[in-house]
Amino acid sequence: MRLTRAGEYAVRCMLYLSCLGRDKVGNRMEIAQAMDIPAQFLGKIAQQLARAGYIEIVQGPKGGFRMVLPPEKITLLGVIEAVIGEIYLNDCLMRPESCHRSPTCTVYRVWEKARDQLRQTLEQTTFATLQSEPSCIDLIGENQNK
Amino acid sequence: MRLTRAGEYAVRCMLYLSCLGRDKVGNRMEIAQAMDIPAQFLGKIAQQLARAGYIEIVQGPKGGFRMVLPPEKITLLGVIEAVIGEIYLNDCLMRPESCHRSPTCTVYRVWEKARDQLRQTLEQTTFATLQSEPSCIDLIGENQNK
DNA sequence: AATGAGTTGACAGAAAATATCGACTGTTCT
DNA sequence: AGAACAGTCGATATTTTCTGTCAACTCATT
Repeated sequence: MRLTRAGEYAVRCMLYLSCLGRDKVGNRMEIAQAMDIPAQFLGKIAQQLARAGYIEIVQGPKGGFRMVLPPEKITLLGVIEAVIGEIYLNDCLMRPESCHRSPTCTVYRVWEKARDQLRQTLEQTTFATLQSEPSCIDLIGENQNK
Repeated sequence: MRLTRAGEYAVRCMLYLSCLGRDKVGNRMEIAQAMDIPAQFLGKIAQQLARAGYIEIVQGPKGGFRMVLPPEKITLLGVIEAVIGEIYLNDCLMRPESCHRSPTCTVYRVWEKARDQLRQTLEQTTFATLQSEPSCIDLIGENQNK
């Protein structure tokens, strides 16, 4: 079971922008290189992040992506779900009507709990927290020296 | 993101056996029907459960599957991981060496926490708990009347 | 030894995820 | 104004993973 790679890329991209600072524009190639994301694919992911209101896309020369919200308002959950859709753990939860048993089913409630907890954990982490850690600074530092 | 259907089937199968009682043998077709699992596929899943030591497979006439452990020793996590492999949330955690950043990476630690919590939730639930609920009894009851 | 019930490895089909392409749009600079 | 840059968007190709089935085989019972 995996949160897809796209979700991971989205988080990396946001982390990059977050470390870069709110009003700066990071261009696509630069981000792709620094964060190990296929450049074209990053474009797709950015679209979704933009639609969800997390970033703004700047076209033209000096174009790229810019974070529009303060990092403390952006949660890991939000970013991930913007890209891979709402997290369900299984079909039971995704389409309760598909199983004639739920919601009376015992297992159903456990799935539900597991799912809620997972989402909560991801929701509690904001990019303000992530960004404040030293490794984040390193990240940008390394890249600027190039 | 989903725990595969196979994982869900495995849980349903164990739930059935658990409700049936420890020493009784449930045959494959009967379980498949009652729990909405493709019969052949159930065979595959049973293999994995057997290898992991959760059930015993009885061949020959009156064959089928039997639970070998007391339900309070069987966790949801164990059953699921027996079938779909250890739960990782992403490549980061599955192969730390694939990312040159981890384990200094901030995000890495969040993934780790999310993963641990999810696994913990699933680990805390045993089949003794699941089985004790009324819906479980109903399940078998319904089927016996047929 | 015939029959019932399940196993096993191989494989087919379906679905999802990953990634790329090309034509298009919007900015900036000269 | 128009050339060049940077990104979009829809379509589509590729890969991977999951789901499910088949046929030949094994094992226990009668």
